[in-house]
Amino acid sequence: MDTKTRIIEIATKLFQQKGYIGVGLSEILKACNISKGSLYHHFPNGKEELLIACLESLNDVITQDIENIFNQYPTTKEAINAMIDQLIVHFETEGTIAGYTFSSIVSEMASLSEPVRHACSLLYAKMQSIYTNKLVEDGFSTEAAESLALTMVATVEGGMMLCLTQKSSFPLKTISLVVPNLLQEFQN
Amino acid sequence: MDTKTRIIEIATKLFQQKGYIGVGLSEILKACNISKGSLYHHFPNGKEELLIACLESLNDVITQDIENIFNQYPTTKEAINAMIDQLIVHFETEGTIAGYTFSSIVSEMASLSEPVRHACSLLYAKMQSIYTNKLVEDGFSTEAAESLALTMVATVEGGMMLCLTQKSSFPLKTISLVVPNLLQEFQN
DNA sequence: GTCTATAATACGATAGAC
DNA sequence: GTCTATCGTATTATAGAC
Repeated sequence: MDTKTRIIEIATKLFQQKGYIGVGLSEILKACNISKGSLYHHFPNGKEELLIACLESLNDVITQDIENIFNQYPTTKEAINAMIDQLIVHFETEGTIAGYTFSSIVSEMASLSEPVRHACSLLYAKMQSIYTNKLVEDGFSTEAAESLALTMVATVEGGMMLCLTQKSSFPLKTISLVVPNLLQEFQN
Repeated sequence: MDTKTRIIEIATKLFQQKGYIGVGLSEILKACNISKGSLYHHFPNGKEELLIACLESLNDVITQDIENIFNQYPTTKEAINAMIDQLIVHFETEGTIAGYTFSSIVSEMASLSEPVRHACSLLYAKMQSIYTNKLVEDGFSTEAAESLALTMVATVEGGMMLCLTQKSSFPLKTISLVVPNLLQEFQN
């Protein structure tokens, strides 16, 4: 694997775990086992350019990963439960939820850097669109599907926050039981 | 107002806006118009002690504020809509959602500082308990009330994140329309 | 209780050798 | 393409005068 790709992969994980300001360049260099000069060769505009590259790479990963799950299950209800289950397993084995959440980056950077805010916005939109498409397949109206998809993205994101805070997967487990009821209500 | 209280009030706002690592001591000193010596007199253990004091103070503010709203409306459905409306107004006038969200602090600090994680956990628990009590008043079973309250806290928190990312209050507006349906379903 | 001065360190970024 | 050395400037924290 080439250096640039390796930097992006490692930095993505670090940014998700500790946020943008929380990760120093030195930490990234150490984790990648490269020097400062090498990093600035691949990312001339430094740390912010690297972050945006990470968010764009994350967009591809999330798209593939979530779409894989959503293709395996016939209904949105089953698919989202499978997705939450995967988040729970990841949280219980790794202790963190790197992979789908980047809320710390949003909170820190949304008001500071417009390019970063935009990249985050695309990520949320991507997840939401996968949910929406599946819900339309399920027979929901486009309008209902979009509202529900947005709400589910918000609920899962907030649920991960609660898991992190409580050091427990209980919040996401509860949410995976409650969310199907939300879909049920709309279907009636 | 005494200095210590003023430091806590100003620092709380800054921490909520930019996160813990995002706010330097110097920025806090400038905003409070005090010197470094004064701050370390009131908080001998420095920045982290100040953050925890802020989170504890926030606990009181949120409790009062949310309970006020919840006492004004007969049902949880109306109360939570009023609460979300208040968040939307705040977001549209101030551009940020300082007051109820501290997700950046959670993301940054949950794995780094156990005292901070615990203080954040108490805050979420407080909000959840207010929701739960109201839902029980509404006639929900304790178990259903707790699950729904947790889900609503997560959904609102995630919704604020989406508003921040999209620079729009649309996500919370959508959520305030969807959430009542969730309560409806459980009530049946 | 508040101040200034200082310490020690970490930050992101740049220059230039190889 | 990768390296080391260096530059300013941030950071948190401490010591001691008033």
